[in-house]
Amino acid sequence: MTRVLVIDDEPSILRALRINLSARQYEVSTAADGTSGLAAVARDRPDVLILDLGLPDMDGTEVISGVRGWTSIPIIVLSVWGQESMKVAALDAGADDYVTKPFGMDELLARLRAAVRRSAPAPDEPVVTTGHFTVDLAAKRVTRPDHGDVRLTPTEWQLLEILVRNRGRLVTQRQLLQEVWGPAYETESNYLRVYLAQLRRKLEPEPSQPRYLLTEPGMGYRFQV
Amino acid sequence: MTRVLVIDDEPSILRALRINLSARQYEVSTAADGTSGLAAVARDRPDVLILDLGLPDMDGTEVISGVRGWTSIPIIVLSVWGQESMKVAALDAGADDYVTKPFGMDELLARLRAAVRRSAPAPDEPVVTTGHFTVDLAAKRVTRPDHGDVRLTPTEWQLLEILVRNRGRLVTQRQLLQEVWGPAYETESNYLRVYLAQLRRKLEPEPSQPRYLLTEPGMGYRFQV
DNA sequence: CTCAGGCGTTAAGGCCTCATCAAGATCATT
DNA sequence: AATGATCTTGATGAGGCCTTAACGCCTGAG
Repeated sequence: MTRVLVIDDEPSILRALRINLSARQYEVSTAADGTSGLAAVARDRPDVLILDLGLPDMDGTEVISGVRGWTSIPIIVLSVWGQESMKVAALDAGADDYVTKPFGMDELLARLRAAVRRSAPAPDEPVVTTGHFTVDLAAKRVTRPDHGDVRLTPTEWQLLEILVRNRGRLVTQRQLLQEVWGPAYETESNYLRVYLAQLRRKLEPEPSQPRYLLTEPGMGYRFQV
Repeated sequence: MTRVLVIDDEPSILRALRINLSARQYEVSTAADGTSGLAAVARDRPDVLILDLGLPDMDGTEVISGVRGWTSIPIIVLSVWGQESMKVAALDAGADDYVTKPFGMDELLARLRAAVRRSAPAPDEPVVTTGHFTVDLAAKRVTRPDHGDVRLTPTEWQLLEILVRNRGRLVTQRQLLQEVWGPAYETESNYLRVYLAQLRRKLEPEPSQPRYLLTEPGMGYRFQV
């Protein structure tokens, strides 16, 4: 769940944002001035910061600088219309985006999504390790401690990748055939047998008694961790 | 120098942006419709894209999708005031920022700076050394202890740079072709073979048995450290 | 006990991809 | 306009991958 910290001194805005963001599955925390806001950033480590420039105790750019000193989380700035120079100063201080009050909730939400999307390109766990080999999905590489790198053909790799991405889960033959060979090969379960045998020969300590690439008779295959 | 591509059909805006951006040391190129705009992105490889949503030939979100299909350069969108829904659609299609016309040049410049700053990747280790040569990414320079500096052509360097930045990881043929030659050359794997052979001849101790620039048949290439 | 169906294993042939070379086309520089 | 470097394109041979088929094993049903 994405965590959002809102720093604003107007209770009505805090309330509106809390309601709207919570309804969209964001986890919302709030602060009413710059000092407690900076403390909240350090304490809660939110994923996004929404910051009103018109705070009672500090200048908005100071807050931005304070945050930018040690983290690069996205900052979306709010301010009243017409303060062109503040807007520029905020962006140059390190803010990521800017919304003018009064603002439409749709626009704020869209900018929020864009900010989160930009900041979080980190996908899921790209390295899976078993007792006998390691699969690095990002590097497309399989390593065996005893034999060094393992060379896989494209088809072998595609198959392994699907199984590893669904590790622990059963993957049906249909799904494997469709994703590797295409929808026209749904019934060619022969291919699976051939390639699973090859993968086991390259990866399993005892290919005839697989510990990781398991067959679920009549159903499909499962990568066991 | 930062290269900016402006896609807009209003000559007055093109002119204003060209003057203002050039004065700030940006390198400006322009296009007047979506079709030539997409072509210009592929050809010129700008660092930032400024896109007007009201183009004569295509919907703005189509242009964004076309660009986002193969690169993640920052996109700043321009549109007239009040089109809340288009604004949201553009951001969701993958735009990075949004400016409402008429806009102040200071604001646009600030957003431009913010976009460029965000997109600049972490300047990590710019020098990579292997047992037989050294690649200095910042200085764009390759040195061989036995032969001194190695002269690389621009294309050779681009290719090597991508592989070195992804050292250890497999880079697919598609990605290499897209990033060096553009999205229209996705299938010209011939180019890769020719240029990889040239790089090996210049860098590898035994070009016929590469130790660093490895081929992963059917998948792509890998720079091994 | 027999049989059928699913699975594992192996091997051989066709086809695709890769490496290499070379020549034509294009670009940059003078 | 000329020259040299660079990029593009095509051809060729070699090697590896994909496909396909055959056979034996196992399990469960009749």
